[in-house]
Amino acid sequence: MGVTLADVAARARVSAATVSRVLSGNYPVAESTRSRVLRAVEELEYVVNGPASALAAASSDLIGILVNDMADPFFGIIAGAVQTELGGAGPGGEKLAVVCSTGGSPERELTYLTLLQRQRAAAVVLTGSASEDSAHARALEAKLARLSGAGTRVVLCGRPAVGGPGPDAAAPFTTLTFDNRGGAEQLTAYLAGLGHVRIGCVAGPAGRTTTGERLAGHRAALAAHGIEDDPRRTVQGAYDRASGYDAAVELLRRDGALTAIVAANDTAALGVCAALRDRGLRIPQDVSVAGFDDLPFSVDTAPALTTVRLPLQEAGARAGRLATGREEPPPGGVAALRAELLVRRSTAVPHT
Amino acid sequence: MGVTLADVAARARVSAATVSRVLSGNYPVAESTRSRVLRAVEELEYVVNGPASALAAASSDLIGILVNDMADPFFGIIAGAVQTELGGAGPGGEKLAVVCSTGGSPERELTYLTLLQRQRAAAVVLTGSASEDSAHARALEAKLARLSGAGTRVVLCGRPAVGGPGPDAAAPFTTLTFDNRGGAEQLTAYLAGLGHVRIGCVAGPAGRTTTGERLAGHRAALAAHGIEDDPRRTVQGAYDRASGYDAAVELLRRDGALTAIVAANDTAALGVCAALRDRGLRIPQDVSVAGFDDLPFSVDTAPALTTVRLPLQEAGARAGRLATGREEPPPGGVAALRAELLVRRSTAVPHT
DNA sequence: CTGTTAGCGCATTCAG
DNA sequence: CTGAATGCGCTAACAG
Repeated sequence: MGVTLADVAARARVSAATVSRVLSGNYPVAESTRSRVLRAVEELEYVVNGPASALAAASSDLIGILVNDMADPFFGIIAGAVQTELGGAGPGGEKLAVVCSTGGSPERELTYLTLLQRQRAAAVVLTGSASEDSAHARALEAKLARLSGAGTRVVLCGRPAVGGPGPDAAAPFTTLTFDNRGGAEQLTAYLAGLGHVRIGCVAGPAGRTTTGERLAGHRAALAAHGIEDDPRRTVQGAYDRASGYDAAVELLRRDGALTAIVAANDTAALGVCAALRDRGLRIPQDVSVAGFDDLPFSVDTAPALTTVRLPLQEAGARAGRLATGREEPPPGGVAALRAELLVRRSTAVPHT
Repeated sequence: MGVTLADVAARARVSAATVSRVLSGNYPVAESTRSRVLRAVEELEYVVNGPASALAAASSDLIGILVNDMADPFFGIIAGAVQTELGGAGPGGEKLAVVCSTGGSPERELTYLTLLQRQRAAAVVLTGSASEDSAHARALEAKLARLSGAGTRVVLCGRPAVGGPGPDAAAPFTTLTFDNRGGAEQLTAYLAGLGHVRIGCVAGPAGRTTTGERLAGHRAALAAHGIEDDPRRTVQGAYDRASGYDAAVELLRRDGALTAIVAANDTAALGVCAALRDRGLRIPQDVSVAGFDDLPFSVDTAPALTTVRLPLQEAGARAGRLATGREEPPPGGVAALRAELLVRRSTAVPHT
């Protein structure tokens, strides 16, 4: 079928081993033969057979990236940043990013991990929130341990560290966490400081760590300001516009006197804003609205959205370097990335 | 190192070939031995060695997706749709999507294609606009021909068909095109029909097919309405917010009496809107603004953006089925996907 | 239906 | 510095 190493070797009048050495570049070869080989490669348009070399070398140059939803900018930005770091990799040449959308399903997560294990991926990066189901957490940890044992680098990006061996031992997998809790706390504290008391909350999907963390931050701020945490002021949704819309409608139905709503993320906040507008409520005069993540569009809504910025790009880039071994894991294996409150025009003091 | 086929065979007291047959499922095997093998696989936690099987079978289950920018929702939506179709693939099991961001660079496009060729990818899907440079076009076509010759399916999604053999012969590669020209024409015709004459245009990046097509549609509509195509009313930019902002500023500097601006895409339109607002101009009372693509956020800007909807999701899904051979190529190899004008609130009759 | 026999194309030993 | 030999783990004929 295709041109093989042997063909190149024949044309360059050397052995296949020499061609292999020239191509991998990790072994001394005389300059004269080297250029001869390279010329033969050019002339024959030889392209290495990836599977064959992966088989012989027992390692591939594939890097798996697991995301919830590729079409969601949150993940697009992270995955894009990871991938950008793979290209310029120094030794070992170009890595290829295999992006897998799990749709938030723990089963699919495991399935993809197996697929990547099958490919002998050089590394896997798991992004975004994890399932809180402990059975799945255990299965996931076991799978990751197996991958890790087989030489695959494992990086968790934007999700909590997974089952450490003990309180002060290093985490088993390199982890980059977002300060979801702290960010949510800052945000709600800011609203409370403005004088808001009747604050509605559109929480993220149930059973996910990110949802739990953001909710915990929200509640902590409420408590710190002596505001009762009325469960009717919180409704669960997904990270999309429609969920935000529906949730806002429901929240308003339960308490028409709400003066602020914090959404699970910016996308959901868009839906909240739309619901408010449809009911003739002005933002922020009648109701303040805040998002989370600081996705690119959030500065362009009208009014511009108050939100919590997460360093998505930075996290992805760092995960990429970690995955290629170009950066040392942080001490303890876990690094926390800061969240920053961004006050814009969608929040204001409550009307009286 | 890892558990191999032979280990499973030994445990199940059958030959390696039988295990292989059970696992691929494309060959009759007695139910009793079959279950015995499956149990051994379970007990040993055996995972196929992808590279080895790809080498032996001379084909892999990797599918390459080339995009300009993974973080751009335009591509995220397409890539996500492609990938969704890969999961549920019937025969041949799960395919893995390898997503590659070219950043719009023709060189990187070629590089990634080589990387995918090296992996013996089952298919490659090239999305979005192509370079208009003829040298690159030739190089690309040659590369695609080589891939195709080696058994890799090639699908072009959202870009024009590449170098056909002749006027009425079938296109060499399956192609799904967007009607950029028709969409742009509808849009500008709509504005002209409203009475706009001084229409500014923020064009996309130079040297790309999509830019050329949309510009051609715009000009055709201008001509049809007897409006002079003043080159000073067009400025080139990129598909991002900052470009839209800068372009709008420049457009206004050249002609402060503009009554409408059509942007290269929705993201750029966001920037145009911001620039207008910063100068105290109201949308659409003072200046009408329109985007292109109908990205998810465009319904949530204020005012909601008039734009041209492209069937991104549908295109990606179809490309995915084409890539897995689950759908027959359209007659002639090329299918054109319709563009639909979406009139919302950001456009109105010009002020007098 | 199942076992046996050969490679797939390359990266490594190990000699020279 | 280079060549010859070996095997990575699996699939695909070919027999039985």
